[in-house]
Amino acid sequence: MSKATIYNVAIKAGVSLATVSRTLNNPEKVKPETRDRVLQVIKELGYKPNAYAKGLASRKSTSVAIIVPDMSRSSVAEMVNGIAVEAKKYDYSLILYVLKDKYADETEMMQEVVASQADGILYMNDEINEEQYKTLNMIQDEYGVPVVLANTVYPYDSSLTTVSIDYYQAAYEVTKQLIDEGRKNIFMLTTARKYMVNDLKEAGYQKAIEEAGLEMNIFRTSGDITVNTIHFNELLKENGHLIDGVVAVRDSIAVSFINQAIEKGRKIPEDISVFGFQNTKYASLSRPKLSCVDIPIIDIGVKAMYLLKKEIDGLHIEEKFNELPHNIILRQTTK
Amino acid sequence: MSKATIYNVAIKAGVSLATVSRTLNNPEKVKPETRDRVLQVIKELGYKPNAYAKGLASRKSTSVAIIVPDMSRSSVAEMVNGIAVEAKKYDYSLILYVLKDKYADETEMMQEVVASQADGILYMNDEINEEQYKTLNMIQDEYGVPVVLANTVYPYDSSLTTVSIDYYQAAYEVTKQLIDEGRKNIFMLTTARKYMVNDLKEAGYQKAIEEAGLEMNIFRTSGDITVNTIHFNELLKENGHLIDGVVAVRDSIAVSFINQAIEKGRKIPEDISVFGFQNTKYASLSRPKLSCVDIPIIDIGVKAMYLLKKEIDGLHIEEKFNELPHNIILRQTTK
DNA sequence: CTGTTAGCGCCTTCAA
DNA sequence: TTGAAGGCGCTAACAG
Repeated sequence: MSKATIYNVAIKAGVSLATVSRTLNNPEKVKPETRDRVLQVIKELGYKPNAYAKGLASRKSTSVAIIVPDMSRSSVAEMVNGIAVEAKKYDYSLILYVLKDKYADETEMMQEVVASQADGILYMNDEINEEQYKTLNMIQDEYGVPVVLANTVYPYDSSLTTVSIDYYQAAYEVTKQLIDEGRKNIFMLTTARKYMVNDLKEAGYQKAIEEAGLEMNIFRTSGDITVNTIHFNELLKENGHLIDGVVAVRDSIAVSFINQAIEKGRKIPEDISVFGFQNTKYASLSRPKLSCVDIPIIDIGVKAMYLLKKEIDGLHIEEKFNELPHNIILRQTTK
Repeated sequence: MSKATIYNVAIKAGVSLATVSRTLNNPEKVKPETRDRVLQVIKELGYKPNAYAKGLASRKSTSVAIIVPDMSRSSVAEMVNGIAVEAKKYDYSLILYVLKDKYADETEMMQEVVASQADGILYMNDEINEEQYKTLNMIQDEYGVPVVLANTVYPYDSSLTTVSIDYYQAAYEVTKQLIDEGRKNIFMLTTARKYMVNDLKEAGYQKAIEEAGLEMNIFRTSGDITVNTIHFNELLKENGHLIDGVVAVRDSIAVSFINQAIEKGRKIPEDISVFGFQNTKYASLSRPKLSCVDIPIIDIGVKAMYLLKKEIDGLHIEEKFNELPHNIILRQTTK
């Protein structure tokens, strides 16, 4: 049962290969009877068009490249789930690129993506910088391959379609909430300054803090649990008596902090109120259960793929910058 | 700067396109000087061979299909990370298929995979059944596309190369450990009976229990936290006073159980010892910290991809069934 | 509505 | 060591 080609089908159905091609791609252009006959033969032979020949001839691949930083982050994984669901609707296949310490030169990787003939690119990388943004822009303009940023924002430019939530506003809201609880020493637990999205959260936090005339406290640590555990221990030793509110840029960071705080005898939320970001399983599995910003990450994936498909089809996209609504989930780490 | 073709390179370098093709695929067959010249032009033009044309002409795609059940499970995501790292070494691209409630007919999806011209298939699906296994076998035999099962085992047949750990033995070991602690009423918390891997864990649990002359208690629930929380509540209400040991098939299930047990006033590990499976972030973030079986999931991904590459290259694989070593991690939920 | 005919960009004998 | 030429399987005008 070696693979049947369009040629085999044509012969067996007594038509030319053009007709076979048509019944597959423009069925309305072929007479119903012949169409049915061809379809019948296709079924008998188990014929599936060779994706490569098709892509070469049509200069379209019905595949999109999806570029992510690291699968193990649950926000990334969930988003990919959403993308996959939507891509399936259009019969698009997904070519996956995982950035994680593998591509010294990201520009080169982009070239690879272009060579892969993907019809479009879904880019998710919260470490995006100017060079990468420019490269993406270049690919879109020069090569005509549409790019959509998913859960990734680059605040200094807005020529690329992006789907995200309003992280600035979300951070502002939760910080405000802590202030309204009467918290005076609110810390933001964040990562090294290279994650754009986290910069946005910091800005939102800052706005709320300044409005209330409080003092800003930005504490940078790692996403790695063993590392941030040590950092939090030190932080709590030095400032343990001061901190009464925390906004963490990720759920897992929030939970890790809570664990250390409790170990140091602090009561959550009596002594310290804590907010996380994302609403992952960590949030519901932690004790006390974590209050957090709920990010519709699957929807972000779905919408990003949806918009990419529109761009691939040459349709006009009304809004370059798409913000999905977020939710504040109050559980047990806040009052 | 539209895409450069091999033809452009040939002209600019003053050679034929055959020579360009050779310097890329069989560099040793071209004189160093011309090779360098060609390479130089390639660089200048930013030329990347069109993957589709290449695939069509060579009947190889340098891409592998990777089939997974659901990205949001952290074991799956981690494994994909491992696969990506290894695939990068061979310059293979990854075509991702997510099964999650999307393919009514999996056989049809396999056809899609074949049509995609993937050189090989990495299959991960712990719900694998006879039909799926047969389809995979057929694809490997009829179409000559190698298949490797990653972290999924099908105990009733062994014609497909598989990479996993010895789940049976691991479950046996942790159950034994609980028995050695003096536990008498050890429950296994597992899922609906469709996950092969979990069947293996049950068997290992059973062996240890029977050896010790104890009573088996298999409790089936869902992986969904809100669902299993309810189940665990009922379980603890009915048997709360009996249970003194637990082996859960996933970390998240273990943590969810622990949370409910503590809420019911049970002390962990004094009253109940608990083991999880996988060693995910959930295990280190939970309080008390979860003891569990550490599964080298990234290595499984790496090795699966490694073996697949060997098969693609037509190399002989000594061992069809590859078991990587696991570890028992003792933390705070066991004595 | 259907068939003929060029390619799509690259690899790979076969000669030179 | 190199070039010429014929496909790989399919799409897309262009005729008919």
